Amino acid sequence: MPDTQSPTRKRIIDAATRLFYAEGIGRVSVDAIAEKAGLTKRTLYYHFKSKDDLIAAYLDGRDQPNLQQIAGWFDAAQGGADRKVEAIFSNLARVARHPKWKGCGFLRTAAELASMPGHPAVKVGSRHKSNFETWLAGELSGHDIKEPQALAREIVLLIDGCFSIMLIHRNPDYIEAAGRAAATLVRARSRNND
Amino acid sequence: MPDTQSPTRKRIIDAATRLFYAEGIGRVSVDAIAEKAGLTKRTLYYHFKSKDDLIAAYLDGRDQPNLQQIAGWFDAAQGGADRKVEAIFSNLARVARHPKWKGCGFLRTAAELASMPGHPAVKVGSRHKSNFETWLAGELSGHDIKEPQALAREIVLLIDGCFSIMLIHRNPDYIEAAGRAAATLVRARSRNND
DNA sequence: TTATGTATACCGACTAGTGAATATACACAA
DNA sequence: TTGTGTATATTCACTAGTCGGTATACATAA
Repeated sequence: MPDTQSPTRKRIIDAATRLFYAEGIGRVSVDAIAEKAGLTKRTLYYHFKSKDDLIAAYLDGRDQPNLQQIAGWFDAAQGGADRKVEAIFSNLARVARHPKWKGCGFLRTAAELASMPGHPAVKVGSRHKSNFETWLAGELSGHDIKEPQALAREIVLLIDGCFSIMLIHRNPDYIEAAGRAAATLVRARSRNND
Repeated sequence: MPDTQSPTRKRIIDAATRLFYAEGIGRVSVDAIAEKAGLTKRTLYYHFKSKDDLIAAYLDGRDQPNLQQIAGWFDAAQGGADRKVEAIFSNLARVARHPKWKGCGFLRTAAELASMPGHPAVKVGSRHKSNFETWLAGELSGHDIKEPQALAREIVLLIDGCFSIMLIHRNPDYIEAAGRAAATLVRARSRNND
């Protein structure tokens, strides 16, 4: 049984992460990942039992980094909950301008695997999105919001709407619009707005 | 030059539509489409110069049907703008329960083609989404809304957020939540709510 | 000896796209 | 009416390459 902490395994996931995110899981071959990682395909298959497993490992490795990036933006923003939520969107608009930005890897993978709803990678994505929603609800509950869980879900919908529509229009104006909508929803549920 | 109105061409697009939507563009081979259409691959390549062209034709054929389905839901709903908008979401939740439902073909195609932003199919998708946003803004402007275009964009973001997140969680509750959020945004911009 | 890790070489199935031939239909001239 | 030319539409057989995955062998270390 291969060592799940091995540096070789990590090298493979790093290579897979860069290629899968840049090109999409269907357009990247196992050969290409092995070459990028500087080893042979047979070695890759020693550490992962299938490409599907590797896809799930790729997303699993993005769970915490992605979550903590957004948490960092939220924490750093000044002001009330509406301003902190809006900061998520303005930072998103900033990074989305980078030419290498290709949307949300979790959503893109789920879109590619739409015909395989039980795929392990989709489950990893589902867990990640739930983690994020739960984290956001927790943050909002400290800001005098009436129904923090319902609000968190609405904001998540706007964030994922941004990710998707940006891949079609490539126009960051949509992210700004989503940020304003999110702020409106926050204020609609703020206690001091009664 | 092939006839762009030919019934054979239509048969090919019909077959492509069913397969591409069910499996995703990357998982469907040109051979499979030809077989489904009941002709040979060489004939398919007489009518379309490449698979990429066929993908664009598939989405182009979905523009009006998709738009008119949602317009039908909107028109049939009773009540003010908030109720009509909410009707879009409740109908969406209904059809999303069907086992063959696989999200929005435009968004899924854009996700698969994220590494090729100038792909003709992405342009067709962009035009479709703009058409929808424009139609919705027009409808809203007849309902005493302050900034119908800005509101239409916010609702579009919620709709596309539903499409995406549904592929991850497969839980229609998210669509209901989006509907309530949309209704909140509508009321926030209604003149009679000042 | 046994477990872990890596390499070369290969498999059968599938991929998008093409070359060459042919079937069909209609126009026009003898 | 018959023969010929031409554009459209279709088929069979094929190319050159890629796909995920594996059989076999070898090295190193406990």
